[in-house]
Amino acid sequence: MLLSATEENYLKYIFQLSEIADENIVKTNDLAYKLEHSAASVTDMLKKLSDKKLVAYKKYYGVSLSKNGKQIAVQVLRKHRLWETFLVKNLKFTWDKIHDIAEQLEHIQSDELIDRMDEYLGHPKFDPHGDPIPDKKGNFSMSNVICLTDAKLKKQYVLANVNDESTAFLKYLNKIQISLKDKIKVVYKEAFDDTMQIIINDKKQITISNDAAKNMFVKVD
Amino acid sequence: MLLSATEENYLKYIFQLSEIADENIVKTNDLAYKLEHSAASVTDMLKKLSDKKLVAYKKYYGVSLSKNGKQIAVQVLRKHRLWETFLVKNLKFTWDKIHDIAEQLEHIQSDELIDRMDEYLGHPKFDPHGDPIPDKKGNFSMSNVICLTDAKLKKQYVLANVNDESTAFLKYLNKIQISLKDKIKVVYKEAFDDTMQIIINDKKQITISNDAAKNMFVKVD
DNA sequence: ATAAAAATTTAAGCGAATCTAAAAATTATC
DNA sequence: GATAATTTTTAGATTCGCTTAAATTTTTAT
Ligand SMILES: [Mn+2]
Ligand SMILES: [Mn+2]
Ligand SMILES: [Mn+2]
Ligand SMILES: [Mn+2]
Repeated sequence: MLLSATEENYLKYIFQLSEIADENIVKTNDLAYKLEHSAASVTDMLKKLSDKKLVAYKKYYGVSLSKNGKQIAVQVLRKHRLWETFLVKNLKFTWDKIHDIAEQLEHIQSDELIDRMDEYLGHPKFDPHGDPIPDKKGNFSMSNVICLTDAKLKKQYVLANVNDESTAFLKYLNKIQISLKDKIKVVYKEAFDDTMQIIINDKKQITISNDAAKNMFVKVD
Repeated sequence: MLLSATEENYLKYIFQLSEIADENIVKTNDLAYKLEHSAASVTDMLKKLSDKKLVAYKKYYGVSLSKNGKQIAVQVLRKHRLWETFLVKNLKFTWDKIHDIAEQLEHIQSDELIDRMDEYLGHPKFDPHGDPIPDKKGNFSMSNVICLTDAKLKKQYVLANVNDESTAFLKYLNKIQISLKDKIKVVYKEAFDDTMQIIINDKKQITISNDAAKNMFVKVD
């Protein structure tokens, strides 16, 4: 069954929202917000995806992916992340410029293309933002990262993943010179607004907002 | 102005048909045949492209590209042929499997992507089918090839270009072991049905139909 | 020059993917 | 538990890209 780019995107975002939702149930409005569509449009599409057995949808309650729907969603993520890896590793794009292009490339229909790309890249396990790349079968490692907001004081971590791929956020990280795998130690957290003082690579000390920290995920060094 | 994939395809096919047409005027039915759409659909789209000043369209007469329309068409061809080159050179696809994938990839919207791809490939001048690749400005060399059907007897040529990128035709060439740059000499042409006896690389002699020869373009060795 | 054939356009309509506004169901508040 | 607020669905419309059938224009043949 061939799906439109629109349908693939719905499945992808349902998957992503379901991972942070209670019992994997995604609400209409949350999807609408993510997709930047009206709630009415979302309701329409959920009916359609339900007819195709890609989701389980219950009126006024929420939606979750079927086994088949989840598999498709994961394959779209695989394509997205492999393309992002190619753009950075081979075409020398910076990590803040790749997401929007990958949003287009992830819908190219060709199993052989993505298998050869995976091979060409040497079966990478993580994309340039630290997100895990599912393999051909859809398996991927859930990395044990924690949000920087939950990091212990004075403990050495490394930046493992960013949760916001917008050019604006990544350019900010570029500006303050933080990249994936850089060491991070939290030296102080302001009780009033959760602003943090962090030390990067044992050298530079800077202050970052809670909004920034929320999008940064670290693991112990 | 951002165009849909559909609009880009219309411009591309108008360009390709205009190159073999009287005074670059393309007829509605020829476009319909190429696009595998009804003539009525084509008429609709031509009005739309005319409103956008991408074509000059005169009812019952025909259509031709505006300067702007032609520029866009050539850039789509550039993308198509660069992607095909990447698929063969880097991902090791065979030349009979790439056209359909490039039909999708040619509509990815990102100037930076295609510029970097061009650079990555080393600014290739021809694609895997021997078609010229336009540069960033839209310039490309019109290679001086002739159709194999017009080749002189006993004269040495090399295969420079194929005019049919269908898997069926290219698989046939694979089977009879003819590739781009192979030497070809026509030893005999049957008057009845224009069937040809050709010698490949001074070795193998085979018989090919006029239909096959029509899609093969050669230049003097 | 007329009539037949072919090419092209117009008309009407459909499915996909979106929207806004109104209605209905659920959830929160008093 | 009634009422207000919020969420979600339904209803009705629009745009895009396509279709078939009918009408019109152009071309070809007699
Ligand atoms: Mn991304
Ligand atoms: Mn990513
Ligand atoms: Mn091609
Ligand atoms: Mn080609």
